Amino acid sequence: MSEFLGQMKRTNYCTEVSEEQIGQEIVVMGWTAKTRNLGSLIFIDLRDRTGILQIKFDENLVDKETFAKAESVRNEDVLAVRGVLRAREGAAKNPRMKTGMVEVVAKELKILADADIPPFVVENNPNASEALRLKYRYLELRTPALQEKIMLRSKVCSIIRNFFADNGFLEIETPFLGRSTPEGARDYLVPSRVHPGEFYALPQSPQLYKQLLMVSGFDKYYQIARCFRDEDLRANRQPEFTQIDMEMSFVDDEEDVMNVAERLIRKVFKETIGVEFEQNIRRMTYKEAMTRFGSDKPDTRFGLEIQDISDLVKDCGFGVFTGAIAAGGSVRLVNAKGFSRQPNPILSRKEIDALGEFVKTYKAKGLATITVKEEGVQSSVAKFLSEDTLNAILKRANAEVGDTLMIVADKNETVFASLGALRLKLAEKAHLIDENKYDILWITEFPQFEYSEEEGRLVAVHHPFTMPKVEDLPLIDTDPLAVRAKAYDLVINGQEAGGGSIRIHSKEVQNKMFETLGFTDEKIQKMFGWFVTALNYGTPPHGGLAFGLDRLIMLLSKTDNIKDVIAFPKVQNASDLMTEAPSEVEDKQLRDLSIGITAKN
RNA sequence: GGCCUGGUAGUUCAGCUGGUUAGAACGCUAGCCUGUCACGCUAGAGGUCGUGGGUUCGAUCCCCAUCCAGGUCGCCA
Repeated sequence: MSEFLGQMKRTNYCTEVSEEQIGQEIVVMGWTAKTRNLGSLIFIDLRDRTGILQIKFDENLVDKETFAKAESVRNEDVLAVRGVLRAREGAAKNPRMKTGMVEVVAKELKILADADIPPFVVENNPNASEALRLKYRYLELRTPALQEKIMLRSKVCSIIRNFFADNGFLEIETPFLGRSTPEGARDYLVPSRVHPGEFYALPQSPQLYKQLLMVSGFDKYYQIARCFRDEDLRANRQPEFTQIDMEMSFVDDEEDVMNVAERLIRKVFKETIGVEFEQNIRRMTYKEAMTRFGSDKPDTRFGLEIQDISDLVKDCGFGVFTGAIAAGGSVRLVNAKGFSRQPNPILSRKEIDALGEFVKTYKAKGLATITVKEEGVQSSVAKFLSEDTLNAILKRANAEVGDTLMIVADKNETVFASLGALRLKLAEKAHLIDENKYDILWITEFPQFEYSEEEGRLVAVHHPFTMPKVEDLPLIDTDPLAVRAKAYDLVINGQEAGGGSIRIHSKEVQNKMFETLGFTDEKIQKMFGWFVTALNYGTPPHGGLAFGLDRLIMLLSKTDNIKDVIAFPKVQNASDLMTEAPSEVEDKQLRDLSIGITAKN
């Protein structure tokens, strides 16, 4: 039965007890983490969000009724305890606990709420599947490991707000209920009751609104903004997520925005986990990142760089290689240095063969390997190559005994995707990544356009309002794929932590962009006429950036799972296992919205 | 939408290419215990083997379908 607090007031958090309080009476409240009943002596570990404090009930020091009540306490019961803080003596000390030198000798106990037996024991790394933990998320959130991450997130938000306020940025909210934009990710739609058959869309990002705020003259804006994308989930992707969104006016040099972003990130890392980044975070062009690491978000904490051998094999006579090159692609390799060193190779033959299947998931047709052994090379492709060619490849790759060269020949996109993924896989297998290291860099000079096979036209890599490099403007007509954008991504440990761009403020350039993307005036009007109209009324040069808050917290707390940093996350099929959302709704609600359900898949 | 992995006590798992009573640990219940902190000791309860169908004398085990969960490719301007 639940008891009421009455006159009891909490005096201390469980772990926030000081030496000076020893001998004094205190009142603590929290959840029962563990009970240990020794007969006429009962220990209860009491937990709140600061940690655990041991409570002692001694049969000789407390009245019978209270002792009996203490005997009835079960895990996760909510308790209020009044007692005297005592120093522990001798062997009773527990140096493994933050509060292991003290304990509370209880005088009074109230069981504020008794708890049902939890479906899993509430402790760090609960022995339960993720599905079960998410169904009872409120219990998992009681674990110190998760509480730490959620509290870290709160701290980061507070640092961000202070930083922006100190730097003259205004926090301005933008709508959740907006207009659907058919480009980009799928929208979450919200039906309108007042306008039957019409829908709002939840924002994929506040992008257009924040640009309008620049048109309005707010000059420096930020927002910690929730964004929604109706796409499939990943270990680091949720359907709703949070961006640290900022935009500033009267800048047209990328460095001006990057500088602000850098100062913010430096402050966040320093004030939360004490990590200080070098004064000048290095820049790497998109082209260099792709060529060396096969990714626009390279993990540069380890080597295994990609090398181009197209020039060495272009006339080698081996059709797989020459064909790929003739079709405009390339032949590149990663030297898995020492992976086949005998007698204890990092990867067995079988494991190396399995990597062939691995690269196929990235559309590569296969993986050619050359292993250098004492007695010579072992290779599936050596017989197609002349000795000179083979030697040239080994030399290019700086191959030594014990190395395995892993080669992909295909169109560049596929070569980079597969080898980029392969080097991450190899690093993981060989434990090449120092988990305590933070590696941060900017990727710059992204291409403005890319060719979409699906649409059969050029599309914007970033979005159609991204400003191209001024010196590349003449290329728009002659070689659009060579046009570089004033766009930049901040990459930390191979994760895209944030990205942004300078936006187009010139009508002429904007029209040129639309023209190049093949947008007719009609289409422009229909898709974002309201936005283009606004740009015509006096738009200052502006640019901005958005960080992924969830991914930042993941980096700070060293987790690979985005669910660890969100209080109530969703699972792979975008449902919430706790509330069982989404759910069917009552017919009346559907009628109000003029919605009829025609079919279910 | 494709591919891969998993689903057996409250929980995490084991279960021999098919056989008589489906096990372990933790948790839970009861009893004993004054220095535990993964307390200890004794006893006990607890199972539609995800669901539906098939093969078989017989299915937790093999096959098919389906549902659920995880990872991943596509997708994420």
